[in-house]
Amino acid sequence: MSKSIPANTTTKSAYHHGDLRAQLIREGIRALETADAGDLSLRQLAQRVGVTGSAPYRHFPDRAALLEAIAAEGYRRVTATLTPTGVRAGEGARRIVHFATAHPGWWELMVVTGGAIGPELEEARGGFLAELVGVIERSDGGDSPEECIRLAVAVWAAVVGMIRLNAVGGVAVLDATMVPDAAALAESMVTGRRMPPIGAPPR
Amino acid sequence: MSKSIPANTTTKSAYHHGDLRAQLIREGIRALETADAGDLSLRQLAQRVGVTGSAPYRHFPDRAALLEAIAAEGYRRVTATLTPTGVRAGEGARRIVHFATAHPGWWELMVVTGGAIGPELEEARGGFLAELVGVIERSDGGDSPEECIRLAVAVWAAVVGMIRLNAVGGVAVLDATMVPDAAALAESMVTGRRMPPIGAPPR
DNA sequence: ATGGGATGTTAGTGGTGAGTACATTGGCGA
DNA sequence: TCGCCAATGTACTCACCACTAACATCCCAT
Repeated sequence: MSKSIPANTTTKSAYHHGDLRAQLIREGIRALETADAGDLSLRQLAQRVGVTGSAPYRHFPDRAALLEAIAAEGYRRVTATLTPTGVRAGEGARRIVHFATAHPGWWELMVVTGGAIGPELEEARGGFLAELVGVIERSDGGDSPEECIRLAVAVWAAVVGMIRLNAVGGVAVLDATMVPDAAALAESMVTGRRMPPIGAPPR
Repeated sequence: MSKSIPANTTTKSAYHHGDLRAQLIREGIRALETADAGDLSLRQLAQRVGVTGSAPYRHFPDRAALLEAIAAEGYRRVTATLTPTGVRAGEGARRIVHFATAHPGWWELMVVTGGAIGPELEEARGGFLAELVGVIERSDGGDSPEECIRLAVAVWAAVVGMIRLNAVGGVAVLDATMVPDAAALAESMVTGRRMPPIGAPPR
């Protein structure tokens, strides 16, 4: 919702004077379900949407801009899952993990090392971190603001790492139970308790 | 040193009947200092080494194989930094972080999501994890073997995430002091204490 | 010394993609 | 109704790159 994607996604008139921009983003997200961000090309997406390879340049200065828009949209969506006030550290981490595992390619794109980033992505990312800080603050009253920020970044990092390791093939030890553990890890970081043993509390 | 790279790196006779394979790996590592793994091409590397673009195929079946070899070498090197018996959790994490920040591209390549991986990389990666588990075991006697493995993976993940977030641009909060914190975080995970406050113990 | 296998080179194929200049279309305001 | 202008299409240009095939060279073992 909000204004992230200009509403008319599927229906609407058509392509000629339509919402190519939004369509491209949508198609990009879809492509990321099966492909890797590095393999995404404007031409391909354009073709998938039913448009020639040069059309996207009316909406994005270059390939990087499209990728940024997609990443920003991702941050907005994850952030939205954190806004309910009942969400605290463990649950927050769980939701992020859920998003990341549901959309691996998309998530990867969001945390890819990139040099300079545009204002849209910067804002979306900042909003995400801010929301996460809020979650931490709600979780444990006794922390100073700086401490909360620090914890938020640590939780974020832990999630990023878990997801990443899980995606990396060949780590036999890292089975399906490891990823939910990210939530437990996050919780323990905030509450100061040690990571709970393997048969972690169901929720 | 070990036998990871066959010794004769720079000196030795020359290229014709030399150690092209090792040279390519070395040059690849060097290229990763400034470039991204995705941008690495066999042609480029070959040219840098002073050889035509088709020569590498005598040593690597394809591009992926070269990347794997480079990644494996990376794991061997990091592993080597963990072997001294005095190294415990905090220091171990610190050394990994040190390697990762000193060679960002290389490190990225090592933790890139890749489908099937070859035996060399699998072994190197396995060796790394095993060594890390050893470090954990040395750090806190009271843990069961499974618990140690779990902790090792968690530490590994935390480091991966910290490095990654640090590399991602635009996270204003994440300044230089954040990365060393990975070590503190690792330590706290193992010892069960909470992350130390911001002005962390210098070392 | 010599023949063969490993190592490199020359040439070439086929494919992909980013980005651009210019023509074209069609909706919408005057 | 007409003409403007934004949104697409057409048609290129350039630059890369992975990989292959066939030929050349060098070194080592017999």
